[in-house]
Amino acid sequence: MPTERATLAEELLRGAGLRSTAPRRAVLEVVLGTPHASSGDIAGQLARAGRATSRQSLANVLDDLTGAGLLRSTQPAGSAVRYEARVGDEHHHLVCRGCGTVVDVECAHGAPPCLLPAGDPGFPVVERAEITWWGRCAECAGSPAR
Amino acid sequence: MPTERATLAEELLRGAGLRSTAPRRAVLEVVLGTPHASSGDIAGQLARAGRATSRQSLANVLDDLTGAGLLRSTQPAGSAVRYEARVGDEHHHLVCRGCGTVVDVECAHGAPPCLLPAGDPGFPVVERAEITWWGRCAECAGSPAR
DNA sequence: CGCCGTGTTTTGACTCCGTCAAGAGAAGGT
DNA sequence: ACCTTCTCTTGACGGAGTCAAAACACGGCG
Repeated sequence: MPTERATLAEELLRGAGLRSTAPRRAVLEVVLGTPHASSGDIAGQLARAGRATSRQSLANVLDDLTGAGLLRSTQPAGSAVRYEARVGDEHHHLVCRGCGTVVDVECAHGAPPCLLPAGDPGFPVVERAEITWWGRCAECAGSPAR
Repeated sequence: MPTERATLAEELLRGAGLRSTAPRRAVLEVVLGTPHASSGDIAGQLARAGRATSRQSLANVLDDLTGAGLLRSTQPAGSAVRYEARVGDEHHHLVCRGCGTVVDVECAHGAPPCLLPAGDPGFPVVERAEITWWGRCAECAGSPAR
């Protein structure tokens, strides 16, 4: 299965017009396998797999992949930026206040901005709505607040 | 007007059961006058007014005021935490991608979570929905992206 | 086949924001 | 007036992101 993901990563990169380099493939494979990973999570996985990269490279790669539309980023309040490879739709996120786990939530509308502000927004351009729900996952439903 | 805001701050603090101290009044006055200010913004204003406080004190005060329900915090992706004194409703925010300006958007529903995830959320508890719209303010409607 | 230019990665230093820990100081009750 | 408790300050630290510049690798061209 690493092979499957490896060739998938390769194809995705070429399809986006990016050079298929080792760090890019490695990062993309990690995000494909671990949605909502932070840059720290990714660095950890890469290091454990013997494919460590510098912080700066990781940042470059994540920027490149995001810019090319292969990744999407999201940043729940209080958290580092998280990356996911699910880019084909306008889904949203539900975050656990206890452990920080993020799960995807289908968007009821589909097309951005997917929801319009009530009343006059005050800005001439409104491109996108981002909805974050906060709650508690099954494991954290017992008390301790964050 | 500083006087008005000063006595208002005093009343708010006492009403919330907090001691009315100089740093708390000062911070509250700044946030009353500058909604969506970051801790850095607040520190700057305090310093310019000759009422500088340490970073730690500022953090303490902001935590206390937020915990007492006098302030609400929000953190648009890529920004520092921002504070506002509008705590009576469940409004949302519209953020300019160019300059970071934040404006309030009325909530069409009113009561939290104000919007429910479509389909099975996956968590047993969903307390709150937070909606952030991204766009461009009048001044930034000309090109440069962020 | 080998050179060269562009795109990619690495290194190292730095900033910003937030937090931990512990001591100094002020407020209010008895 | 004293003492307990809350509040504020100081100083050190860590995580996450960024800037700048040097090293490297790929791929086209001569």
